[in-house]
Amino acid sequence: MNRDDGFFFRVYEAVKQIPPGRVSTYGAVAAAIGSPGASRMVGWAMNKAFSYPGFVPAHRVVNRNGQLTGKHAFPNADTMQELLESEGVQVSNDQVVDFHEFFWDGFRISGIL
DNA sequence: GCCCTGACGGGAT
DNA sequence: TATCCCGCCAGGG
Repeated sequence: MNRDDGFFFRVYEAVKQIPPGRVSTYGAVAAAIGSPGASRMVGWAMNKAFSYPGFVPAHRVVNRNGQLTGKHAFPNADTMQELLESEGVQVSNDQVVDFHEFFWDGFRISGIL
């Protein structure tokens, strides 16, 4: 697992560090893996995350406004919201309630870069 | 091999 | 404060 294992792999490793009940953003993940600004790619990686072996909590990644912009990539349009609520994150109108309080940015670059 | 697009974000206007 | 614009990197036509 080094910087040559692929951009996607690094994204998954970072996302898997997000603890249950907390959420992060595409930009934060991108910055965590050493590619600030590549937030778009992070989203693309999440879309492909379901075909990746292992569990990747893609539902814990939302955009900077706390909106569930990637809900359409899930089995059902409400799956993402239900997963978040089941972890204690309140969602209203496709948006995380009190996003700034649930936001998590404690990525450990250790083992990724 | 070129062009377009995509779960975004930040700086400029 | 609200919009617009451009860069980020990979994949598909």
